[in-house]
Amino acid sequence: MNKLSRREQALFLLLNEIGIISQLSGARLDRMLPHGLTVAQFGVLNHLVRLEDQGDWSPARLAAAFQVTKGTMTSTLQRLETKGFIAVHRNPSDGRAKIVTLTRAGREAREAAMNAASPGLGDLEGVLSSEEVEALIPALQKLRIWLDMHR
Amino acid sequence: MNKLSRREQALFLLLNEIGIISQLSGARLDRMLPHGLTVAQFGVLNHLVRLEDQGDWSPARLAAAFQVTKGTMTSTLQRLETKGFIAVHRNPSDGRAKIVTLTRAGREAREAAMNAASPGLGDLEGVLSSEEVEALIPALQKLRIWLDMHR
DNA sequence: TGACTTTGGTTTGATATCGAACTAGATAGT
DNA sequence: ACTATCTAGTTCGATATCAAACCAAAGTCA
Repeated sequence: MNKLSRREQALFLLLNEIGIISQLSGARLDRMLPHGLTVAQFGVLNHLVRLEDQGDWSPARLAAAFQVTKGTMTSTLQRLETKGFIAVHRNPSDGRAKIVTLTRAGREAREAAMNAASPGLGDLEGVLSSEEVEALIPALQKLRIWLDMHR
Repeated sequence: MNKLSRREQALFLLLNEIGIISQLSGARLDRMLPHGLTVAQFGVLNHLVRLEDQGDWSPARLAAAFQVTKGTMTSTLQRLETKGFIAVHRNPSDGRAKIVTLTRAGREAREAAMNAASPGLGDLEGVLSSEEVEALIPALQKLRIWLDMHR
């Protein structure tokens, strides 16, 4: 019993490694980030800076981009708003929706966070070559997209 | 400003994909597992079944194996004990330590969970070949081991 | 033997996350 | 125009997770 095929075993192992890496790298980043920012909060700040010009960002659109539930995004946005890093306004053309914008303090916090986070993975060099890193990405993207579509 | 090297960008992207995959696959598995088991709880049950013969498993040893803090493992073990899936005894030869063992119900729950979880990734076939899956693992292991050693 | 350090475990407070239930505004179909 | 459905957002209860503070037992060393 428990006859897992070789493929299933490999898949389990893969997801297990991924889970541990996610956990370790998240905790690591959390420790490095300033202003008590968490990975989730930093992610949103960073996203807004990079994709500001791609139209309005509503909580729902952000939730879809990060692939978390709306409830999770509500919580993260509330914390960012409390910290003064984002502002949330009503959308005049849709009574249900809101629009999330960065504040000046939010931009500065993101900037500081980038600088704090960058050195963290520096000496990974020698363990994992840039080629290896880039080779991993396409397959993981396929996996991520599949998981996203089948949920 | 924010001059991230190509390598750093790739690393960020990689960890981002990994985070999302971990989240999606965890939520997916949570939904499939019986007895209200979570991924963390199932992981412990599964670990104990597979590695029962590798000596006694204490909370601390389990925490190290899963690379979570002792506090996290305390919490997971308490939930498993409440469900009657494990038993926790004192270690007669070390007054600080405890010994975790599976109960009959725990074995059965793990068995049921394996059966419930197996079909979940079936139709991923065609998107990600077995070769691709196996090719990913060594690099991720290197990354995981590095993260583990540098925390 | 006695003091210091290490190790095993628990507790606490904060955050993230999920799914489910809920409200309110927008759309579609008849 | 009306109803049914869909979408945006919030709230709730549960779990996982971390770091930090803490206690107790074991080990070290002088």
